[in-house]
Amino acid sequence: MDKHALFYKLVSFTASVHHVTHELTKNAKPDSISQVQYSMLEYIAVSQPVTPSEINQCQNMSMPNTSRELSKLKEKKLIEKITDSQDRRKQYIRLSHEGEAVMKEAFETIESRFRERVQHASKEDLAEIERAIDILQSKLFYR
Amino acid sequence: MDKHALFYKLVSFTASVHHVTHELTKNAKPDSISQVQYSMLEYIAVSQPVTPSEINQCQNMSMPNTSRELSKLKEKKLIEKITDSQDRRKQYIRLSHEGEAVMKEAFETIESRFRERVQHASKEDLAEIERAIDILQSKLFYR
DNA sequence: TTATTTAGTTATCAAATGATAATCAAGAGG
DNA sequence: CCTCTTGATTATCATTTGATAACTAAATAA
Repeated sequence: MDKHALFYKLVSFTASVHHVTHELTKNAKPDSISQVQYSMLEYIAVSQPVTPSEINQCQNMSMPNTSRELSKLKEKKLIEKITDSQDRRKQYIRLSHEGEAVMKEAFETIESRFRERVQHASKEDLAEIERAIDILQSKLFYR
Repeated sequence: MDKHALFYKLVSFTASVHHVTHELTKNAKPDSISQVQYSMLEYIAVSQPVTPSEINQCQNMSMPNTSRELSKLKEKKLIEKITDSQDRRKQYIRLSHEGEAVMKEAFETIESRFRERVQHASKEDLAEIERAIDILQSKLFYR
């Protein structure tokens, strides 16, 4: 298979990933937060503490919009901002207890749907899946 | 690795896929069409002819919004609507010549970025990537 | 023929998102 | 001290997106 054919396979694959991600995550977040806010929370959850700059880099959004959405998340008491004691321009963002709870619940919903999806997979299948993810993550979807 | 750990690996993986997809596709579409419109065009491009119902199923959008965005795409002369001769409620959507040209250019941009991304991959790496995609598509990201 | 269902449209609305300019405050370098 | 840069905020705006209700037209079932 040449690179051109592989590229088309990739296009179809990424469409599937997006589609299935949507299936797994739909309605997993509380209605009170928007999609973008949820993505930010997910990023914060796995990378905390993070700075607003890191969030806008990683989530491809502008600083003003990042700042606005973080304010909303803070109003909803889902995150906390801590000013860096060394460089007081910097802020560290963490989930609040409530934020942790919200994300825990969301992840549990998503995980249970994931388990349904792989319920018929054998131990060997799972090992293969894991290996495949490692390969793609390191050789194609590296950041 | 148990399913729980695999799930966390999946979360990180899908985030990478989204991120890299964004890298590959950013600015590939003309400014004159929105993100949603581009997604529709991409789906139409690979699946044509499609009906509006199929689009809204696949793209997770409502019929009214699908209809509205299709109208805009038609105004921009990127698609054509053909009424089914059997069942005149049905419409078949295809790319126009201009639509084909737009998508060809977009795909070329994206493909060239893809090639940059895998430029250091050996023949064996590429074969591994292909195999990994097949595994994930069939065992995890099936629709 | 008369419902009923299906496929799609139109109109309208609120909310989310993205972009820009102007601003502030803290650090860094001269 | 003064300037420049960095990290973040505020304000404002246009556009996109998502949701809903009301509707048309064609097919199907009763």
